[in-house]
Amino acid sequence: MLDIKFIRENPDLVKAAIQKKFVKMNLDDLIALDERRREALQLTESLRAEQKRIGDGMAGPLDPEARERLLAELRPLKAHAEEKEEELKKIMLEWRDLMLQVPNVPDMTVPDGESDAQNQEVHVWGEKPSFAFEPKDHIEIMNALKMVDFERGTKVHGFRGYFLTGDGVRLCFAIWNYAMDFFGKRGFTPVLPPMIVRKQNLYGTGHLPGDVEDYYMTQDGDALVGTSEVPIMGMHADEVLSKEQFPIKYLGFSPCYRREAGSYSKDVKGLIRVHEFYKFEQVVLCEASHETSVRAHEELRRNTEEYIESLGIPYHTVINCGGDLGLGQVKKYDIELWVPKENTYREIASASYFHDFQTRRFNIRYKDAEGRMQYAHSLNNTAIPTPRILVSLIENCQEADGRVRIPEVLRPYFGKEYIG
RNA sequence: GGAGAGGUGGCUGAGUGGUUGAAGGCACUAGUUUCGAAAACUAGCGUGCGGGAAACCGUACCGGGAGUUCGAAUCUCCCCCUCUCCGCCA
Repeated sequence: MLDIKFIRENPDLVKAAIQKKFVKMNLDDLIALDERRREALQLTESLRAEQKRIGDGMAGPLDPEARERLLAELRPLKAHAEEKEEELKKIMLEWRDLMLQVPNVPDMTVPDGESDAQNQEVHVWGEKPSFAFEPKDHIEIMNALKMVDFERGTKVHGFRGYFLTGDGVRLCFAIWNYAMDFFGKRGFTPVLPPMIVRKQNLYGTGHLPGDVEDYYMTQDGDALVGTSEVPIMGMHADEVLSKEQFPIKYLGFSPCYRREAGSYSKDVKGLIRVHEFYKFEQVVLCEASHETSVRAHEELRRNTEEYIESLGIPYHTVINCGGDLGLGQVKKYDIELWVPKENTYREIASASYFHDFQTRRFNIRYKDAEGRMQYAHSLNNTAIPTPRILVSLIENCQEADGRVRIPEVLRPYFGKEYIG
């Protein structure tokens, strides 16, 4: 949600944002409606003030004649006021609806483009492995090492179902435990949040309205959430935080549920796209300053990059173009890991910041140095998703004999040097 | 699943249908006092919208919506949420 004052004072900026993000909405409609809203508001207010002024004269004991005189004066006024209030109500409904559709303004550094194809590489790390043999994909390797069971996964869950088994599970636990230590050292408080949430939380993060079909819903109308960002942001809804607490840094860990509606032909095999996975997520609340947000954003990005670097997996980072940004996002980096068999990079993390777009919806505030209420700023970045991370890890670390070499930092957590 | 109690400002907590934007307390800010601080005392201290250069003025807001009334934090209805007790259950 943007501030209507900001929209009014910077219509060209917001229009450019709508265009850059390929959002379908006409800002002029909102601006015209807002003008009508303010006119109607002022009119109803002055009518009510007049009504109140006359009504005040009836407070004490009154003879019937004087009472009738005042009522006669009030009647037409009241009718007029009611009519105008009705009008205002209608305008307000439409106004709120439009306000929810206005996207946040992307940063200057965000490149133009309609889809992820136009994202731009900003950082490359690591040496892509060159194999002296024909490399296999993660499905073949993991099947052979009994780390995964897709057939039975499909039998039990259906399309995109999987079981992780044996060393597949042990490897996940090693990655998780290492992540706890790695991010714990960087000042994050671990959080296990509820993943069944009220829908209001999805409005808060900006996932709704818009992505309804991506969510599993319960029979009570609650949602199974696709990222712990949602409940963790909801944690502080309607709270007034003290600025001394900032920055608040949470490391969420949770299962993630995604219907992946409309992606039926994509990534139909393997662990890249599944309905159910686990994810460590970095979530940050900080003071309402652009500079602070930018600094924190770069920090969140580096945290994940450095985690990947410590595993020795080649990756690159892209800056997402306007069309690939979410409604509330100001700027976003995707961190993509090298997948040898596919000869391409695949996304494993997404770092974005929002300014006060989310906190305005969640009503997360603090008092600044001048004692004024401010909406905090919010950011998040994936720390590490499993099992998707296994795709790159397994394929990059495969050996000619079919074994998988465990990255050194994981060995204390995994207990072995090789799988197989 | 059954029964009950509640939702008021940054927090806590009063509130007979008519100067109630809302007592009191805490917190916060300024002043007095002090070498300084604490304490004490005095004063100030909500948010949105509109107008104004500003002081300030108008108006709305007591979970949300609808209603009764000249007038609603206060009465009625619906919804949402929280808590307590009973039941069931890992």
